[in-house]
Amino acid sequence: MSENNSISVQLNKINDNTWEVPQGYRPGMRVPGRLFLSFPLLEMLEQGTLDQVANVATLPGIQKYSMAMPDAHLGYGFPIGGVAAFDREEGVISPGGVGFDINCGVRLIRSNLLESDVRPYIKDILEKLFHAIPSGVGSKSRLRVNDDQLDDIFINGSNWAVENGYGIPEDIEKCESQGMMEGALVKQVSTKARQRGRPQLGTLGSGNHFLEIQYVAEVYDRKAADAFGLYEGQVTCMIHCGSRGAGHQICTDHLRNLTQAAQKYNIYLPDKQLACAPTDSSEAQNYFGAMVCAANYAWVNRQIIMHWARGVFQDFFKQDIDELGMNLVYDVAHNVAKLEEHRIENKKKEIYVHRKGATRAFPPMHPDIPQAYRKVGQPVLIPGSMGTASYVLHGTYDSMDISFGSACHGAGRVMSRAHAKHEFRGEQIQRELSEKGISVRATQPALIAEEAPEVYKSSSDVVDVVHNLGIARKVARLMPIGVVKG
DNA sequence: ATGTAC
Repeated sequence: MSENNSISVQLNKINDNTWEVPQGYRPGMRVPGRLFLSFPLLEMLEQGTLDQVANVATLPGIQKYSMAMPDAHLGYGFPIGGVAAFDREEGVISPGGVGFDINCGVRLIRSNLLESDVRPYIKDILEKLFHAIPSGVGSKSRLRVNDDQLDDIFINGSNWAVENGYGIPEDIEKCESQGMMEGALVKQVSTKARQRGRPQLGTLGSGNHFLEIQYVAEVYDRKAADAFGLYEGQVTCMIHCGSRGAGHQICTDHLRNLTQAAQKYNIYLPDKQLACAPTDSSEAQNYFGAMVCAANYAWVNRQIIMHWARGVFQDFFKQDIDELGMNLVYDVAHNVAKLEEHRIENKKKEIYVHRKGATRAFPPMHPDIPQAYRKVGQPVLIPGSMGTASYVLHGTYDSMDISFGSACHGAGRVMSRAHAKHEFRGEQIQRELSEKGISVRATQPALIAEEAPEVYKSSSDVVDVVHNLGIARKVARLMPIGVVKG
């Protein structure tokens, strides 16, 4: 018997895609855990990820169950691919439940171009995008903002971007939270976080972040695709990045405070990385206010990148923005905590939903989704790994009952970066992708090796789990033509 | 993910 078979015997099977971590799995669990996985994906789950789901279940005020999505893997304290909701009065807020890259997220832009318009020129277009949008570790922007502008960005998010010429008012409507969360506390952002953030607006970063030119390969749900403005053969552009050094520094700074706070408020932590504080404490609220600053910064970052990408297409095709039809379909956050109203045991309740590597998937008619999408539900954007399909889904009523209105966020890594670098050569991977009709422009070959398709789970397997569970339903599959990587 | 270690 393989080591991984031991995973399933520790769990109760609820249905083909739901496994319960019993409350007795580990002392101090206040609720059970729930893993949303098919059996083959469950067999790939690390024991450590299961333990993290159980650890999160010990935190005060946790609601219903500690959850892991099908792409879950080991994270800082909380698993990546984790969802945990805490009572507004009796719960906690934890930076580990959000992650270091605050408001890492994805945006999808549609166009009036067809695959055949773009494919012949993809290398040239990628080169221009690569030069227009700085990428890589520590990359610096050509845009510089002063401290007052940075405050404006922290407080007003996407509104700042549009008011300053980076996009159009419609872009704001098509962002989760309209690209701006309320409650920014700029005084809770350290000088160091400001210094790191000031030169990085409009930069892609590194790792699994990317800008990808894709085409719609298949539509599964015509009605929803129509609402989102998507059709087969159409070219789309997907941007995946976050809050760069600013968010990272904000997380680091406040983790220190919350580690002390957990002791001060006598919160039992099975793992120090679960540092947290009661929701109404100054420590928790200060973190939350700083987290909002980083979230708003990330929306501005993606907005500026989109603006520059639009510029490249305008220059290249000699068309204006209306002719090109490069409209924002949607922008989702997948690393953030939000105060939301949910129905629990038939009562409306305010809870802090922590989604870390998980996407909000709100249902039709929800007031927090754009008017244009009210009949079909929120667009849920699931990027694949480099060279594999990405998916567009829509949110459902069931997601509100099953997962606090949440779904998965991506493919999920199965091999460490170090191992991948040892196993693969960047040039070789690049050649293989090229043979499949996918061009890659990256800062260095080693990065391509670290992000090889083989080091991730299959995005289609992961998406099938959320689709079959009904927490989000498939609308369209997008295939890459060209990728810009940091 | 990340000025890839304080």
